[in-house]
This record gives sequence, structure tokens and C-alpha cells, in this order.
Amino acid sequence: MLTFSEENHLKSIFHLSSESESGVSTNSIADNLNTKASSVTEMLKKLNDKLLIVYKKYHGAQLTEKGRKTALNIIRKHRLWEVFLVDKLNFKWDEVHDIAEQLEHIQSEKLTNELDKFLDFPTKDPHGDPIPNPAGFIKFTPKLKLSDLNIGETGKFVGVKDSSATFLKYLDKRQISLGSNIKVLHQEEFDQSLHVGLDESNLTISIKTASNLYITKI
Amino acid sequence: MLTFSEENHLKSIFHLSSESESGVSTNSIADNLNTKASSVTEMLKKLNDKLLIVYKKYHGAQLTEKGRKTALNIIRKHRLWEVFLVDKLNFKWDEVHDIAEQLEHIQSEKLTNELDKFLDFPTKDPHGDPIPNPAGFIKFTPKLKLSDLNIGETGKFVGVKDSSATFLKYLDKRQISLGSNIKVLHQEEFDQSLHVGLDESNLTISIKTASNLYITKI
DNA sequence: TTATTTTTTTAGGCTTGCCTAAAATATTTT
DNA sequence: AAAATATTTTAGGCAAGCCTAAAAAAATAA
Repeated sequence: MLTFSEENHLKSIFHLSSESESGVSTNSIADNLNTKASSVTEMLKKLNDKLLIVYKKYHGAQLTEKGRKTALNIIRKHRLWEVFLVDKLNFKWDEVHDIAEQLEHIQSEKLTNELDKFLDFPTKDPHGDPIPNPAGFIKFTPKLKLSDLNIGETGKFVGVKDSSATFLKYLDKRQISLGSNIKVLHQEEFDQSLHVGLDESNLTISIKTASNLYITKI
Repeated sequence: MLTFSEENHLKSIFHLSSESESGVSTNSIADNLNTKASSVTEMLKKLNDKLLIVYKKYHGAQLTEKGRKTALNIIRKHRLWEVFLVDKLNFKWDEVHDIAEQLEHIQSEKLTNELDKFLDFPTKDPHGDPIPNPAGFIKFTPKLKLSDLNIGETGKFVGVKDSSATFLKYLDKRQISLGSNIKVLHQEEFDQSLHVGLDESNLTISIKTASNLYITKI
């Protein structure tokens, strides 16, 4: 049985691992969890002793297989609860994160699996992120950004890089929603902003926005 | 924002209050929460400072209006989640308590109220206990026990006093379920056990069992 | 490759929530 | 009402998880 703090550190290490090949740095974890490096160091020692990570002083942390499974189970719960909140309780996609951060720590394998069944075994959360299966398998899809497309190409909007409430609400306002097909029509030389076609209408989005939208090429 | 421990103490005081008119004793809270009296004393001081209880040294604790509202909100969440687990996720009534003990601490008013709506505003939890409304109003029904009935009288089984998994599973085995009408046919002089009629069949139940079954007279 | 800067760890401190043992108070018995 | 018992509080300690400041190590720049 892990504490909330231990679980949060594992989750953080998992998320940061995708960005760097080798060990995850102490500072990056501290930033991610809004704590201090010294607190993280303490925790890394503890997780190392519990065989959840491999930690070498001054060289960051890497999840062991056990740690990875544990992290993925937490992420599984987080994402299933997000689906529950949106699909069953009328929450918007920008309102679910903080509540799921609490719910992801509830300990009951049966609960998780019954919830999964109740939701009809969803494969993606409301932000398009994949939901790990009970065995800890997760289906990653290559992360292409809208900003990676060439002029004339079309992408299907399948996920967000930045899932802050601010960004999600902005997408709602622009009526950019998961599943939309977006065609890159033109790029402004001055500020790299993109003119795109979405449904029947055209709109302009900044390069910053475009690089936060995950797409699959069509 | 209260800690889990503060919430648990408030809940405990609320439950124990129904049994004693005046202050709830330190020891009874310690027993209830499986901690020690000295730990409870500390917490009572803290809750007193936060105006959630009135605590006088050596004279136990009583909830303030604020404390009562807070306790009832926790109980509301606990019981709504129990309904969710049984009605939506196929849990048995003896399996839900421990999970609801975790879920009751989730902080989101919107979540609680949306859950309530999703469950179609239930008034009772799976053990027959009333669910407080958002304002902290709770509908108590007089607690008559099956053992209080006279020979020949009939009661409708509406709740359990002891809601331990052991007792609940025992009731399942005897096919005694919420809503059943139970007629007291005869009482054994030797051990006070009761012969009762339930549906089409007759059965014998111990006086201990009978005093754990809440009924309303028919 | 030495000096400077950045990152990480160590040392020591704080709060919360728990504990045991001893002291204080309240309750019950005689 | 005094003595005996039971309950509650105080005192002091411990682990977890956080912090700041100083020391150590690693990375970068000169």
C-alpha cells in the first residue's frame, strides 16, 4: 500500500519518462509536483528501497517494471474516472482533472474493473489519452502535431498536449473538438499562424495552439 | 479544507451523538476510530478551535451547527457512493463500506450533486440508512427493532443496526432482505429466540439477530 | 582543464497524526 | 466522604512529508 505522495511521484516519473530517455531528474519531478528538490530526493530513496524505481544519486530515477505497472494502474484509474465524469455526470472536459487526481488514489481493484465495464471499456479519456488495460498495457499512438503537417494536408484531431482548463476552454470556444478533421490551408510567414479548414468554416490558429493539438494524418 | 482525520473524527462524533444526549466521550471516539484516547484529545482541541465542535476538558465533545453540517455532508457522500456501487457497479451490500470510506473524502460539491442526480436522488443507502440532502437535512425514522415487537405483530425490515459484512452476509444467507415483511410468531422462553414468518416460509432467528434488524410496524 | 554555474544531496527544522507512560480529574464503591 | 477505579489529559517520542540553507557533485563556460 502506497501513500498518496508515493503514488504521485511514480505518476510524475512515468509522465516525465516519455520526454527523456535516461533517468528523470530530481528538479523536473519537483517542478511537476510543486515541491522542492530536497523533498523529491527523500522520496526517490524510498521508492528505490521499495523497488519501484532505480535511483542513483545525482543521476535521476527510472521506473522498474513494478513501478511502471503501479504508475499505469494509477493512470488507468485517473482516466476511467475522467470518462465517468464526462460521460455519466455531465462534466466538461476542462473540469475533470482535479477530481480525477483525487479519485485515482481510491484503492479497490474491483471498483476499477467494474467502473471500466460500466463505461463499456473505453480506450481513450476525454482528452484523447489512451487508457491502460488492467495488465498495465497502454496503446501509444505516434504523437504528430498539427504544426507538423504540410500545407494541404489534413489531420484528425485526436488529443491535446496541453490539457489545462484554459486551453481546453479555448478550444471549446473555437469549436475545435476531438474527432474534427482539420486541413492546413496556409501558413502566415510573419508569425507562423495557420489558416485551417474545420468542418465548413475556416479559422486562424496560432502556431502555439497548433503545436498543442495532436492529430493523425488522413 | 479538512484533513481525512478531521473528517473521520467529525463523522464519528456525529454517529456517537445519536446514542448519548450530552457530550461524546473521548474513549468512545478512540474506540470507534481505532486510535488512542490521547490522539483523540489532540484532535478535539483542534476541532474546537475550528468551531466544528464544543469541547470542554474531561466533558467530551458536541458538534456545533457547522460541525454537524460538515459531518452530514461526509455521510451524504458516503451513502451516495454506496448506492452507486450497488446500483450501478454490481456490488453487494456487504462490499461497499470500505470503498465508501475512501470515496466520502473526495472534495467536489458538483461531483456529489451530479452523482445524486445520476442516481435519481435516492433517499436511502443500501443498508436502509437515510441520505442527507445537500443542505444537511436528514430524515430520521424511529428506530424500532424486530425484537421490540410483540407476538403476532408484523414489521417491515427497513434497516440494519450492525452493518458489518459478517452480519450482512448472514442475512443474505437467510434470505432476509430489505423490504421483507417479518411476522413474529413465537418466542422461545429458553433463549429468547424468535420464530418468524418471512414470505412463505418460517425461520428461527436469535434475539441478537432480531435486535439488529430495524423495522417499521405494519 | 580550471573556473563558474547549475543541479542535487545533506543537514536540520517544522507540522500532522499517531503512540506510550505518567499525571490529573472524574466517577464509583465502600 | 474517603478510597478505589476508570477516564481523560499531558508530556514526550516517532514517522511521514514537507521546507530552507549549506555542502557536494555534475555540467558548462572560459
